[in-house]
Amino acid sequence: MSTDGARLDTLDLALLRALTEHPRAGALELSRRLGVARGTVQARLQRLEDTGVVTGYGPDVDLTAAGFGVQAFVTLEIAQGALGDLTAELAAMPGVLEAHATTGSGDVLCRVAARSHGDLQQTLLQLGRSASVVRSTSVVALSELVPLRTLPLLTSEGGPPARAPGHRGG
Amino acid sequence: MSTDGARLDTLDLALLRALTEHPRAGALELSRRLGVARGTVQARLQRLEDTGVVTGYGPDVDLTAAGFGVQAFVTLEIAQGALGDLTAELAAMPGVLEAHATTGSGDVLCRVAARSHGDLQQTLLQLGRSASVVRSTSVVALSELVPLRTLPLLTSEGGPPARAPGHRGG
DNA sequence: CCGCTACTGTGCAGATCGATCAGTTGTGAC
DNA sequence: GTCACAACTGATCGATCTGCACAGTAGCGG
Repeated sequence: MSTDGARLDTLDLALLRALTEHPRAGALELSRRLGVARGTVQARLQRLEDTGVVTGYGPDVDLTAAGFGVQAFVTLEIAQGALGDLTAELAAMPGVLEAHATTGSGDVLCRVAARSHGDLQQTLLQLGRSASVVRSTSVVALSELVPLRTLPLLTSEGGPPARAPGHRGG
Repeated sequence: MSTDGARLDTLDLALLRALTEHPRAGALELSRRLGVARGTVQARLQRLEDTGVVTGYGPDVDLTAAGFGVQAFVTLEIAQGALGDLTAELAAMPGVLEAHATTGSGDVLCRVAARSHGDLQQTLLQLGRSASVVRSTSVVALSELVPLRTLPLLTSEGGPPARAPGHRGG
């Protein structure tokens, strides 16, 4: 297996962390916070975006606060060769937050959100009516134990030390 | 059920959409894009953050690009009353991206990521070793059918028309 | 030893930010 | 009908940040 992932060194990780904690901070503030030059922050950030590690900075919407307090995880068993059709169907349904093809005989796991249990059932029924779906099982999310996060994983390995420090001040 | 969610009108939705498509845009550029005054954008954005609808602007990290190309969904059946302990354990494991308590007799659904199948198995084994876990089932994600998104859901209802337009220029 | 790359610190012109003000308009209360 | 209120507009101000360029320093490999 080739290492397709761009290796993130300590500075990259620190940059991501700082950016997570202060999302609206500009390059100058980040550079101050990290103790490096502004140009370095800009270059690193540019590289992270170029390599596809950082795909965006979209606003994180709290669906509960927005009025969509009901979420569910649905496992779909789909008909042979219907993956393409189903993908299009899922993408067209606003209530479907995300969907993944998984191991198992044609299984798809998707996450669904709705404003109420009634609305959720509507979406679930619509899913079940699909010609591509053979069987479906759903569980309702009751509480969020661990909110979505990626930094702990990235940090866990303690990346390689930063590059040549170069001109060390003075 | 009370409508705890802050109602988002057309302008709020347009703002979120513009912000999603141009995440690094400042208030001025957003105002130009939406055709409203800069102060309005700032006020709306402030309100969205105050009401908790927008919780942050953290950088979206593509785990595959970062070298963590293996993801799995794990269903844990847990022992009675062990939810608290398990939550702490899950939070302490970097490989656990998120976790939700779900319907079913003490079930928890969590998403796990790893650098390779071997690493994934390590995490899975660690989960199984937990005293709080009675049984565990895991499916590996093969491909992402629908990437995570929230805007379609928010937009689907076509929020109420914007507020009093006020001074209409001229 | 030399070339390459990465980082540092600085400077400048232009753009943006945050705060504030008066003016206009729709809404709901009285 | 009239009034106060809330929301949006358009504008200004100083302070700050951005994008870009430059020369200098330090580690790495040939």
